[in-house]
Formats: sequence, C-alpha cells, structure tokens
Amino acid sequence: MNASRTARERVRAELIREITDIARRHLATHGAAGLSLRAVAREMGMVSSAIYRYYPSRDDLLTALIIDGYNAIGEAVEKADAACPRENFTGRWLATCHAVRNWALAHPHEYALLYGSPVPGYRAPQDTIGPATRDTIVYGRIISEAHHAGRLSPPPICPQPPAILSADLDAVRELMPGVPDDVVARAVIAWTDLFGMVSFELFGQFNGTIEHRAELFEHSMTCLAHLLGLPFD
Amino acid sequence: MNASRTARERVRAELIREITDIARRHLATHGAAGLSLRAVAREMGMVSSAIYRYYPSRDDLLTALIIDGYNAIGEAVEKADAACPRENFTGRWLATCHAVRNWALAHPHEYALLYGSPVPGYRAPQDTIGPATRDTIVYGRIISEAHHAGRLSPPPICPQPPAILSADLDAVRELMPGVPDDVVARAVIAWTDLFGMVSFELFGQFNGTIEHRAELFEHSMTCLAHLLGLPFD
DNA sequence: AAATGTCAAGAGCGGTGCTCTCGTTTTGCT
DNA sequence: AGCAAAACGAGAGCACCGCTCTTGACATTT
Repeated sequence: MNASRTARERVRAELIREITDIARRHLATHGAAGLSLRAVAREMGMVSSAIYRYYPSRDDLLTALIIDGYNAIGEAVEKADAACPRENFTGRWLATCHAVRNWALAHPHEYALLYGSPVPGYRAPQDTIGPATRDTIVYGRIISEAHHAGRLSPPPICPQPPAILSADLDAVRELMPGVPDDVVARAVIAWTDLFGMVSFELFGQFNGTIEHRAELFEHSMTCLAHLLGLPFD
Repeated sequence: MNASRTARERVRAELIREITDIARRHLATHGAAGLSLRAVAREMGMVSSAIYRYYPSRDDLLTALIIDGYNAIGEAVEKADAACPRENFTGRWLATCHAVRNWALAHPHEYALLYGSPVPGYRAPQDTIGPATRDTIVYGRIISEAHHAGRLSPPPICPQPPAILSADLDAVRELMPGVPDDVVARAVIAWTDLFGMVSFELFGQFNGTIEHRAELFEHSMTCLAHLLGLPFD
C-alpha cells in the first residue's frame, strides 16, 4: 500500500517535473511573457485544464521557475568559486562575477525573470528568498575570508556609513562576519554594480555605445576589487 | 481649406494625445503587462478597433510611452542639475542621482518599462535612443566640467583600461570631452551602479535585508563621487 | 454634385488564464 | 474483498486579449 501510494505520488512528481521542464524551455525561447499554460499542456498531450492539477496558476509555475533560476545561478557562482585556489581572493571574486555574467548571457530570459521587472504586481513568496541569496553567500565568504587572512586593504576613499545604516549593515554582515561597516557598504556597491552592469548589457542599455562588453565588464569588476581592497600582488 | 485640414489633423493629434495619456495612467496603475488597448478604448468611449487608426499596434503605443518616460526622467535629471550652483560638482552629482531615484519611486511601472526586462522579444526603435540618453548627457557634463575646472582628483586605485576599450571609451567620452580614459571607465561604473541600485530597490532585491534605502543610496552615491574624484571640501 | 479619403463601429479569428462539471481510475480504509 | 473517498483527464465555457476586415456615415476635395 505504501508502495502503491508512492507510485501514484511518483508519477505525479514526474509529471510536475516534466511540466516544469517544458515550461523552462518555453521560457528560454519565448520569454516570461510568452509562457503559456495552454502551450505547455499541448506539448504534454494534455488538455489545458489538466495542468491546473499540478500548478494552481500560471504565477505558481513562474514562481517555481524563479526558484530554479536562483538555484541555477547560485550553483554557477558556487562552482566558479570552488574552482579557484582558496587564497586567491581576487581571482575568486572575478571568477564569480564572470559566472554571473556568463549565466545571464546563456539564459537571458531566465535572468530577466529573476532580475528584471517583477512580472505582474510583484510577488516574492517566502520560498524564493532562500535560493535568491545563494550567490550573495559566496561573495560574502570571499570578502570575509580575505579580511580574516589579512589580505583586505580597502583604500581610504569612502566616508564612514551613517549610524542609521548600522542595522542594515549588520544584516549584510551576516554574510561576511567580522568585516567593518565601511567595507560592508562597499560590498553592497560591488554587488549592485555587478548586477547593474549585467542587466544594462542584457537589456540593451549599452547598445550603440559599448561594444566590448566582456572587456568592460572585466575591467569594471577589477576596479570594484580594488575598491573592496582585494589583493593585487 | 488649409484651416479645415489643420482642424482635422488637430483633432487627430488631440485624440492621439488623449489615448497616450489614458494609456500612461493604465501603465502607472497596472503595469506594462496590464496595459490593454481594449481597456483604453473603453475608457475613451471608442470601440477597440478604432484605436488602431491612431496606434497601429500595442507595441507602438508602448514605444510612445517609453519615449515619454525617457524624456520625463531626463527632464527630472536636468532640472535637478540646474537647481545646483554650477561649481558645486559633487552636489550636482548627488542631486541628479536622487532625481533618478525619486522619479523611479514615483513612477515604478514606468521605470520598470524603461530599465526592466524588455517586454516581448525586445525592440528599441531608433526613436528611443535619443531621449534615452538625455540623463547621461547631464552626468557627462558634470564630470567634464569638474575636470576642466581642475576639481576632479580621482584616487589612483584603478588600473588603466585595456587598449581594446579605447573605441568604446571614446564613444562615452563624447558625453564628457577631455576626461581621461580611466575616469571615463569609472563614470560607466557610477552610471551602472546608480541604476543597478535603483533597480534592486524597486524590484525587491533589498527586501528583508536593507530597510533604509534612501540612506544607503545616499551613502553609495557619495562613495561613487569619491571614486570619480569629485571634490569634498 | 460627384468622387475621394477618413473615420467609428461591428463582427469575427485565434489566442489566453481560469472555472466547473462529468465520467473514470486509483487509492486507502474497513 | 468491497466500498467510499480522493485524484485525475477531458470537455465545455467564460471573460478577456491583440488584431483584421468589412460596412456605412461623414467630411474634404475636385
């Protein structure tokens, strides 16, 4: 009985997986706006209403794809970091930056779903915030480890963050224990600029002006590494 | 006859303006995805097919709204700059940064249309690139004027950009004549971080971590001002 | 006065998300 | 083993969408 119940649930899980895979393919080719439950159902050989047995709405399907996307980009960042020598902090930072950009270029529509405009009136169920922070954990670890190795020498060009930001910086510091306020604030700048630059490239803001995007990205992330105080020797 | 012909064209222009205004209101309240030609027609007391006399497709309507949006944010940036003393370069930079953020917070859906994911498979007719650069002209002028006033002292923390970026940096330099390569590259960083930070705030990436967005934004833009070498005395 | 061009209206096509109902099958419990 | 309950696929249908085409009224031009 337990086996049979598991059988039913196994085919259900398999169908959910299959629906999600097809949906991800459609997302990759037609974009989030072009993702249609009916088209997915058609490709599954099902009638459209049957899909609702597995995903109660289109938004729930999109949420599942968002979670998958965050996990995919997080995994890419983790792997890029893991492939570097532990003590090469600057190399780890640059490698993870390129991992983000390469993933975005390879999955533009999925990247847009994650970091572009929130599709409808905006959602973000609790389920998404966990996977969404996988990549930030990596950045935080790199900076924190560099700091504790005595290899972080941020140039004294930024003012101290105001006291009102203490709580927020404490929250960010959970990703990089021990790092001083000033550097945490710089890390936020590096983080937003990394994604800001990838988004600008992907969403067409560089069109007509900047052609060598890879080189500009490399150079910019190197500047940010200097701003963070990562070692260059 | 000429008068009557002008009358006919004037009512046509007025109708186009009215359609665009209603569409902008719908965009502001329901977002780009929720903008429906039929709903606009309904509010105009027209039948839906009549709208096509004035906008050949929904995409053309969106393009018009995009152009309007770029002009609106460009005008906001220009006004913020004009309200500052000419020689207060740092103040001008910070004022324009806040102008972008404030406009984005006041018009989130329009901002998302401009700087979020490109709606369908992506467009960007030639008509949009002119208005789209209005704000960058202002940033460029601030940096260029500061440079020529001898008030730009960028801290020597960034490497020289590679030679392959020369042409791209030349293109950007048209906005800030005379500024050296290294600083042009920093300006691109400042530009991408400005919009990256606004987008992150607006699209929910700060949710659950950063609460004092205005203060963080102010501090970050101040750091970028230091990175650019804008004066602080 | 006739001809030309512009316009709003209506019907219609194919598509969407989603709901409800109806038989069938599978499952879990007695 | 038998039975009630749950899960399921299919189908019809609703309200909406972008867009096209035709028709008839009106205005402008010749």
